[in-house]
Amino acid sequence: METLAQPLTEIKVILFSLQHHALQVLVHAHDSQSFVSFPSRAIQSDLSLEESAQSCLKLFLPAEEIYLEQLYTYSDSKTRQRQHLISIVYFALLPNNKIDLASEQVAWMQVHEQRHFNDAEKEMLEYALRRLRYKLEYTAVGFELLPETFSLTDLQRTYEIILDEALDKRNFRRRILQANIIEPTHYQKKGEGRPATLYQYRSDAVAEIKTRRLFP
Amino acid sequence: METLAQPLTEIKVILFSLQHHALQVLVHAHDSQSFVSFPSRAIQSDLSLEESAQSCLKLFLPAEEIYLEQLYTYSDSKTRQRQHLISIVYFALLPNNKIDLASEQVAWMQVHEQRHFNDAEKEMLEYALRRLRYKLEYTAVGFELLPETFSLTDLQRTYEIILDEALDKRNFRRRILQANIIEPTHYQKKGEGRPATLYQYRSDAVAEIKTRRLFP
DNA sequence: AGAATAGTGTCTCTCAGACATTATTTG
DNA sequence: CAAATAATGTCTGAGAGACACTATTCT
Repeated sequence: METLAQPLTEIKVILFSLQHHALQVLVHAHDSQSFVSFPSRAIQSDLSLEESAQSCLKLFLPAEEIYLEQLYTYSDSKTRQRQHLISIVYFALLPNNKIDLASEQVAWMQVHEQRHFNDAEKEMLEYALRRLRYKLEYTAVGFELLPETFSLTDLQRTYEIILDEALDKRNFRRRILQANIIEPTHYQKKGEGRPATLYQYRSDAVAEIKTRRLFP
Repeated sequence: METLAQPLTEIKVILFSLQHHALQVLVHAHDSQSFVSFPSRAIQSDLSLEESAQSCLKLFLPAEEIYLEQLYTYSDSKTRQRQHLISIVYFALLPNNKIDLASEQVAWMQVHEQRHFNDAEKEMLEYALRRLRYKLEYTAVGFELLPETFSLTDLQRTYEIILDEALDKRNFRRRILQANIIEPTHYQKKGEGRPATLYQYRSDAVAEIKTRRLFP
């Protein structure tokens, strides 16, 4: 392949979901190869970057609109062997109840199974995880991994899985309710034990949490 | 101009400095045109993105190594008239004492004078300013705008200019010293009034500040 | 001596974090 | 009624934020 003056530019998406009490990531399997990668697609000139990222996922998922956020732009400049490749990477979250896949080319994989990624993708995944944890701690992004209504216990489990630590039930509830970002619905989740009130994200909520600044 | 399949990809740098008690940004003046833009440069395949950004600044500044951080990647896809352009934007900070320019093509401009930018660049600048304020509040990035040694008053002025609010002297000092990111030197700043102890950034400092998490 | 700037300590009030019991439902 | 899960309140300690005076140097 000839080296062109301009680099090749692709969009890549790292899509997370929660399943089986673990954080999962969507991977693209390559025929007859042992490694996997994140879904990616050449840039489309008639779409915005975010639209390109959405369309990249639509190839594999029935879901309509997916929560997306630009993560970082990587370049593989140093590898002189190949065409210079620039990857604009997005980070995405999929609700629990929309995890069915529309293609055999992709699959869910636990984030801890990193052996199948190459080093560049491992780095991207690490960074995406850091961003996810960070966003989760300081904003209300956790809802994006749950269905429209959810119990406070569901929400707490989500945070516990991603942050990988146990949280105190009373403190968790106090703070998430004080933050005023969710509101109770009139629905209840039934099952074993006492039914739980289902909550929903307040559409008018200001999701950013006031944190402690270094300077007043 | 023909529309190519692949977009054109450039690096753009928004460089800030402090001068005359105001935040300044480096702009590139275009001959016989009334608008200005941020320095930019086509991607170089043999350099990493950050190296490209550094080289983009070296055209105009004698300074060696400049503090840089990737800001965001923008695309102008919707404008069908022109070649599709992708801009990988970096955000940079220059110490006070290195603001001399090596080229007539560029100049410092107060960040509030936004009338000379086009809408896309205005948006980038807004975002860069938000990032700068954010970083300043939660990390120790403020030092990057000052010489290697500085007085606590210098530092406080820096924060006040960028955050655009007055800070309490005692609280500021207490917290910056507790954060353990700077240390006193044996030098003093002389001038009118009592001489000030000069401080320097601790090279081994962990610059990230522990903030108040939404969840424990 | 006066002008200019550097440097310092305390109190209050809010909120993070630790912690155990009662309430409601199902089988 | 036993098992399962939901829901709830209090106390303590740390730190944010408000606030005013003394110290050192220069002219």
